[in-house]
Amino acid sequence: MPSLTNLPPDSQAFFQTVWHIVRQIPAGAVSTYGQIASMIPPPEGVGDVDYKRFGAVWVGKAMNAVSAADNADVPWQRVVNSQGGISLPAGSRAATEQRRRLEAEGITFDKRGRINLDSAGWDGPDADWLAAHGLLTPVPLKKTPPDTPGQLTLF
DNA sequence: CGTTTGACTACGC
DNA sequence: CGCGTAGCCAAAC
Repeated sequence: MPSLTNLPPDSQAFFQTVWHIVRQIPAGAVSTYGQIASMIPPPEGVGDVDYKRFGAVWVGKAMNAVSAADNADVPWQRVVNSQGGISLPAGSRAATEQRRRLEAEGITFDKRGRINLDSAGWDGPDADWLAAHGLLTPVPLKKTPPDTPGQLTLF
Protein backbone atom coordinates (compact mmCIF):
# COMPACT_ATOMS: atom_id res chain seq x y z
CA MET A 1 0.00 0.00 0.00
CA PRO A 2 1.25 3.39 -0.75
CA SER A 3 1.95 5.58 2.16
CA LEU A 4 2.09 9.06 0.85
CA THR A 5 4.23 11.84 2.11
CA ASN A 6 2.90 15.22 2.95
CA LEU A 7 1.59 17.28 0.12
CA PRO A 8 3.94 19.81 -1.43
CA PRO A 9 4.38 23.06 0.58
CA ASP A 10 2.01 24.98 -1.65
CA SER A 11 -0.23 22.26 -3.00
CA GLN A 12 -2.54 24.70 -4.75
CA ALA A 13 0.30 26.24 -6.75
CA PHE A 14 1.72 22.80 -7.50
CA PHE A 15 -1.64 21.51 -8.67
CA GLN A 16 -2.11 24.55 -10.88
CA THR A 17 1.23 23.91 -12.53
CA VAL A 18 0.36 20.26 -13.09
CA TRP A 19 -2.97 21.12 -14.66
CA HIS A 20 -1.30 23.73 -16.83
CA ILE A 21 1.07 21.12 -18.21
CA VAL A 22 -1.63 18.49 -18.68
CA ARG A 23 -3.60 20.95 -20.79
CA GLN A 24 -0.68 20.91 -23.24
CA ILE A 25 -0.96 17.18 -23.93
CA PRO A 26 -2.44 16.75 -27.41
CA ALA A 27 -5.23 14.29 -28.13
CA GLY A 28 -3.81 10.97 -29.25
CA ALA A 29 -0.83 11.20 -26.93
CA VAL A 30 -0.36 10.29 -23.28
CA SER A 31 2.00 11.36 -20.52
CA THR A 32 2.82 9.78 -17.17
CA TYR A 33 2.69 10.97 -13.57
CA GLY A 34 6.46 10.75 -13.42
CA GLN A 35 6.99 12.65 -16.64
CA ILE A 36 4.75 15.50 -15.52
CA ALA A 37 6.64 15.65 -12.23
CA SER A 38 9.96 15.73 -14.06
CA MET A 39 8.98 18.99 -15.74
CA ILE A 40 8.25 20.77 -12.47
CA PRO A 41 11.18 22.01 -10.38
CA PRO A 42 11.11 20.73 -6.77
CA PRO A 43 8.97 23.16 -4.73
CA GLU A 44 10.73 25.44 -2.25
CA GLY A 45 11.89 23.42 0.71
CA VAL A 46 11.58 20.03 -0.95
CA GLY A 47 14.80 18.07 -1.39
CA ASP A 48 15.61 16.41 -4.67
CA VAL A 49 15.51 12.98 -3.11
CA ASP A 50 12.05 13.47 -1.65
CA TYR A 51 10.79 15.07 -4.81
CA LYS A 52 12.03 12.24 -6.96
CA ARG A 53 10.32 9.79 -4.67
CA PHE A 54 7.00 11.56 -4.28
CA GLY A 55 6.66 13.94 -7.19
CA ALA A 56 4.66 11.43 -9.19
CA VAL A 57 2.39 10.82 -6.23
CA TRP A 58 1.70 14.52 -5.96
CA VAL A 59 0.82 14.64 -9.64
CA GLY A 60 -1.65 11.87 -8.90
CA LYS A 61 -3.10 14.00 -6.14
CA ALA A 62 -3.46 16.85 -8.61
CA MET A 63 -5.31 14.60 -11.03
CA ASN A 64 -7.57 13.44 -8.24
CA ALA A 65 -8.34 17.07 -7.47
CA VAL A 66 -9.39 17.83 -11.03
CA SER A 67 -12.86 16.39 -10.58
CA ALA A 68 -13.37 18.34 -7.39
CA ALA A 69 -12.17 21.61 -8.83
CA ASP A 70 -13.70 23.41 -11.76
CA ASN A 71 -11.31 22.03 -14.34
CA ALA A 72 -13.38 20.58 -17.13
CA ASP A 73 -10.69 21.71 -19.57
CA VAL A 74 -8.00 19.48 -18.09
CA PRO A 75 -7.61 16.29 -20.17
CA TRP A 76 -6.86 14.13 -17.13
CA GLN A 77 -7.41 10.96 -19.12
CA ARG A 78 -4.10 11.51 -20.90
CA VAL A 79 -2.05 10.87 -17.77
CA VAL A 80 -1.26 7.23 -17.04
CA ASN A 81 1.28 5.37 -14.92
CA SER A 82 4.86 4.58 -15.85
CA GLN A 83 3.84 1.27 -17.37
CA GLY A 84 1.31 2.80 -19.72
CA GLY A 85 -1.60 1.54 -17.64
CA ILE A 86 -4.56 3.22 -15.99
CA SER A 87 -3.98 3.74 -12.30
CA LEU A 88 -7.59 4.09 -11.27
CA PRO A 89 -9.17 1.04 -9.61
CA ALA A 90 -9.77 -1.57 -12.33
CA GLY A 91 -13.42 -1.78 -13.20
CA SER A 92 -14.26 1.48 -11.49
CA ARG A 93 -16.49 3.95 -13.27
CA ALA A 94 -13.62 6.41 -13.52
CA ALA A 95 -11.22 3.84 -14.98
CA THR A 96 -13.76 2.80 -17.58
CA GLU A 97 -14.38 6.41 -18.48
CA GLN A 98 -10.65 7.07 -18.85
CA ARG A 99 -10.17 4.16 -21.20
CA ARG A 100 -13.26 5.08 -23.20
CA ARG A 101 -12.03 8.63 -23.65
CA LEU A 102 -8.54 7.54 -24.71
CA GLU A 103 -9.84 5.02 -27.22
CA ALA A 104 -12.04 7.77 -28.63
CA GLU A 105 -8.84 9.73 -29.22
CA GLY A 106 -7.26 6.86 -31.08
CA ILE A 107 -5.24 5.35 -28.24
CA THR A 108 -5.07 1.57 -28.28
CA PHE A 109 -4.58 -0.85 -25.40
CA ASP A 110 -2.87 -4.23 -25.48
CA LYS A 111 -4.17 -7.44 -23.92
CA ARG A 112 -3.05 -6.42 -20.46
CA GLY A 113 -4.74 -3.05 -20.81
CA ARG A 114 -1.55 -1.14 -21.36
CA ILE A 115 -0.71 1.61 -23.81
CA ASN A 116 2.49 1.41 -25.85
CA LEU A 117 4.30 4.49 -24.60
CA ASP A 118 6.91 3.99 -27.28
CA SER A 119 4.37 5.08 -29.87
CA ALA A 120 1.78 7.07 -27.92
CA GLY A 121 4.11 8.62 -25.35
CA TRP A 122 4.26 12.40 -25.31
CA ASP A 123 7.51 14.24 -25.97
CA GLY A 124 6.50 17.18 -23.83
CA PRO A 125 5.74 20.81 -24.64
CA ASP A 126 7.91 22.92 -26.93
CA ALA A 127 11.19 23.97 -25.41
CA ASP A 128 10.15 27.64 -25.57
CA TRP A 129 6.92 26.94 -23.75
CA LEU A 130 8.79 25.17 -21.00
CA ALA A 131 11.34 27.94 -20.71
CA ALA A 132 8.63 30.59 -20.67
CA HIS A 133 7.04 28.90 -17.68
CA GLY A 134 10.22 28.09 -15.82
CA LEU A 135 9.79 24.38 -16.31
CA LEU A 136 12.29 21.63 -17.01
CA THR A 137 12.85 19.26 -19.91
CA PRO A 138 10.76 16.11 -19.37
CA VAL A 139 12.22 12.64 -19.14
CA PRO A 140 11.63 10.80 -22.43
CA LEU A 141 8.88 8.18 -22.51
CA LYS A 142 10.04 6.66 -25.75
CA LYS A 143 12.92 4.29 -25.49
CA THR A 144 13.81 4.68 -29.12
CA PRO A 145 14.71 8.29 -29.94
CA PRO A 146 12.89 9.72 -32.98
CA ASP A 147 15.44 8.49 -35.44
CA THR A 148 14.23 9.94 -38.68
CA PRO A 149 15.10 7.54 -41.50
CA GLY A 150 16.69 9.37 -44.34
CA GLN A 151 18.12 12.04 -42.11
CA LEU A 152 21.85 11.63 -42.02
CA THR A 153 23.88 12.11 -38.91
CA LEU A 154 26.20 14.95 -39.56
CA PHE A 155 29.83 14.40 -38.78
C1' DC B 1 -10.70 10.99 17.74
C1' DG B 2 -8.78 6.24 16.07
C1' DT B 3 -8.84 3.84 11.40
C1' DT B 4 -8.62 3.38 6.76
C1' DT B 5 -7.02 4.48 2.41
C1' DG B 6 -4.82 6.22 -1.19
C1' DA B 7 -4.87 8.84 -10.03
C1' DC B 8 3.04 6.30 -7.90
C1' DT B 9 7.38 3.94 -8.62
C1' DA B 10 11.67 1.65 -8.38
C1' DC B 11 13.29 -2.63 -6.96
C1' DG B 12 13.66 -7.40 -5.40
C1' DC B 13 11.73 -12.01 -5.78
C1' DC C 1 6.63 -10.71 -16.34
C1' DG C 2 3.61 -10.36 -12.33
C1' DC C 3 3.24 -9.43 -7.29
C1' DG C 4 4.61 -7.42 -2.90
C1' DT C 5 6.94 -3.74 -0.39
C1' DA C 6 8.79 0.53 1.19
C1' DG C 7 8.01 5.36 1.79
C1' DC C 8 5.86 6.66 7.20
C1' DC C 9 1.68 11.60 5.48
C1' DA C 10 -3.22 13.61 5.45
C1' DA C 11 -7.74 13.72 4.59
C1' DA C 12 -11.97 11.30 4.55
C1' DC C 13 -14.77 8.18 7.43
